[in-house]
Amino acid sequence: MAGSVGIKEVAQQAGVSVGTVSNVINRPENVSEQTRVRVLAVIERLGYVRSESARQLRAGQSRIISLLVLDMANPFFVDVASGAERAAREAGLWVMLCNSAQSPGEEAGYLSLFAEQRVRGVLVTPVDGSGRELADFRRRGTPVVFVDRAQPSEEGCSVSVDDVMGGGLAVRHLLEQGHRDIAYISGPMRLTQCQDRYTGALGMIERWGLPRSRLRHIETGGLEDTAGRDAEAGRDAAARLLGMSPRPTAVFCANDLLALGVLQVLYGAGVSVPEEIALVGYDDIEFASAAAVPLTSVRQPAQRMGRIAAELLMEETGDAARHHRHQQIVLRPELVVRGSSVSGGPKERGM
Amino acid sequence: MAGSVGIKEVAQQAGVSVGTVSNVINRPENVSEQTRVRVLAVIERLGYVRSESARQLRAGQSRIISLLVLDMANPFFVDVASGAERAAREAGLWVMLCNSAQSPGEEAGYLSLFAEQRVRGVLVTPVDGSGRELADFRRRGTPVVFVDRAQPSEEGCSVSVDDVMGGGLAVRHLLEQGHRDIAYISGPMRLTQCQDRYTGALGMIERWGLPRSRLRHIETGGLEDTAGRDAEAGRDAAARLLGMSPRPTAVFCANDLLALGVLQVLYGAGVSVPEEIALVGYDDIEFASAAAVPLTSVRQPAQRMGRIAAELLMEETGDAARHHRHQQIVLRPELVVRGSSVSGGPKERGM
DNA sequence: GCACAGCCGTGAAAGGTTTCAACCAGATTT
DNA sequence: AAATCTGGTTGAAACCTTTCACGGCTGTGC
Repeated sequence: MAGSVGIKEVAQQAGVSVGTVSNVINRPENVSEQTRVRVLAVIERLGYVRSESARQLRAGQSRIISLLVLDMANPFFVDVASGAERAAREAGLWVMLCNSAQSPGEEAGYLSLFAEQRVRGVLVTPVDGSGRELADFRRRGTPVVFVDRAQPSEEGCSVSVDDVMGGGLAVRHLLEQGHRDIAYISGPMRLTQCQDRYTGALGMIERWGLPRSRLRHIETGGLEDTAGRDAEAGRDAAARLLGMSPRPTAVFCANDLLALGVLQVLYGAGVSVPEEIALVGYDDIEFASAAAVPLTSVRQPAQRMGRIAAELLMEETGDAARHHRHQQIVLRPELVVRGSSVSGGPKERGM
Repeated sequence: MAGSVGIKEVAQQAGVSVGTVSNVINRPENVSEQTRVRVLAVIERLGYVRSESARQLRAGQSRIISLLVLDMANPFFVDVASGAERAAREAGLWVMLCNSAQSPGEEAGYLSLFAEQRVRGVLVTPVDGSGRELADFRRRGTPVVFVDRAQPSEEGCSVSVDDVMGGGLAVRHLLEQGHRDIAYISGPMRLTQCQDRYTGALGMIERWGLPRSRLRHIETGGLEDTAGRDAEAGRDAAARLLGMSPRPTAVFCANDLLALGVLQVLYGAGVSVPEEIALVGYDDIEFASAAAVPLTSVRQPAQRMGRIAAELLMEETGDAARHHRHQQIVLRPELVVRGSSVSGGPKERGM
């Protein structure tokens, strides 16, 4: 293709063998100064760039780890990605970032791309089961680490944040503020995150000796293209919320994007927050604190999660892989209280 | 590595030649039903996955196009990416998304990774000159399309939004509201975007017959790690803004993240927006309309830009490449007026 | 003067896929 | 009966790099 120059041509022009050129590139210390300089000059002159595919073919694996997230439009995942990327770069690996947009189809497509690429390892926030493909990776010896999702023991590593606890934190806070009629707004319940946060919320309701009916659930459109449009889904949900009677006095959203959407609609409808409706989000993305009413939110250590995930993955691929033991790391979320849930609440700014 | 099965083993087990297996995969219509079924069964049983690297080595180029953006933490670029990705996927190509984080070093690193990968083409929002590496790509026959950055004619395609016009729109609006002392807050001026928006802003000031001094410039930290922390940079800038005397009555920010940061500080300091200070942002990211005071912003057609860029790139690589003519497409930005710049302003909600 | 070590460099093999000319058997045409 | 065609399959070449056992040479120690 387009007269691309290979190692062979470099060797020829420099008057050495291909092996030597390879040594110049990969083990310069094994080549005499003189030869090295000459070869490097030819490389420069010809604009030679080594072919990663040939290299990889020989090596059997690539220097890329892939990261497949649920929703790139959500700053939370961007943070996760940046954490993972930093860790990978420190180890000389590259990160290929992809977005499944919560679609099992996209997810499957990307996973098979990764398989064909023979990536070094896979970091993934699985959409749902998708166990099939992932098991195939493991069978082939490619480690898979779950991010933001606990992994059933034995199978592999995972880093997640305790979503049940997070749901509990949010609802406990609302209960403490005196609310007894709470709505939970989330994406589709097939997502473990949505499920677990609900479980935690419900658990807290029961711990307070209240009937389950005190927590009402609004699930946003089950459509495939929900992802990335979370704020819009939040607006829809808010419309449904306003139509409820009696109207809940507090809302807990499964992520900040939803919460911001809700906030927008409430703001537009003249419903005051937190006086008439208190609002709690999840993720504590940077925008949460800049919202119309600064948003109370459950903070997740996103970057840290990404970093740890990458580190676990690299540990599993590295030389020390032999005595690697799978770990399921569960981090603790933290409630950040702001104005959206407490009247005249703290002016505290996040971050 | 890990006993990975190749086409050879499949061929052997199915009792056919490797050529036939390849045909089963790539030209199934040329293989008899019977053979095909048998081969597919073996593939399934062995868990064979074809090696992209070997494939690519043979083909000379990959099925991946790369997209290198300035700042993944900015939703604007996430939109650009999603537009590009959609277009690429429709054409059967994959997008490798990377983040230069406005660092020339990172940019160079990624570009050489792309070169080694022999990507099909490069979409890039260049940090600064970086002409060297990009010229090398072209020399090797790999098309390079600039995104969100006009390209000097002849060299290649580009899609951008008229930043000079955008800067003008923002400032004209503020002038029309009666403001005569405006601050422009931006990232480092080596970024063309920041530069051009400033030019447009200044041009408008002059068109109104006002002295240039009516536009004061605050440039945020020249530090390398500015990227991704734009909202924070906005907070810093706002602090400096509050220290100015006389204090400007209006602020135009080079992106919404900066504007949101500014807004946060103003809000915290009890400065009312837009009464005491009017605020205009740039990009019209989704969060702009959900801010404490809905943000007036210059909207850029981000997704469309991404899509067009990918389409231009594919046109340049495709079969029709022979009669391809480089194009510099310049889209028009659009001002979206919200409450942050007009007292009792429109309640309009974005999107 | 010989044995040996160390340094540089070589040449060939291996890695998995795609492509393409050639081939084969059987069917159809002349 | 010979020639032509056709659908199906084959075998080998080419893609580019890395690795590794080995060879030639120089210098050192005995």
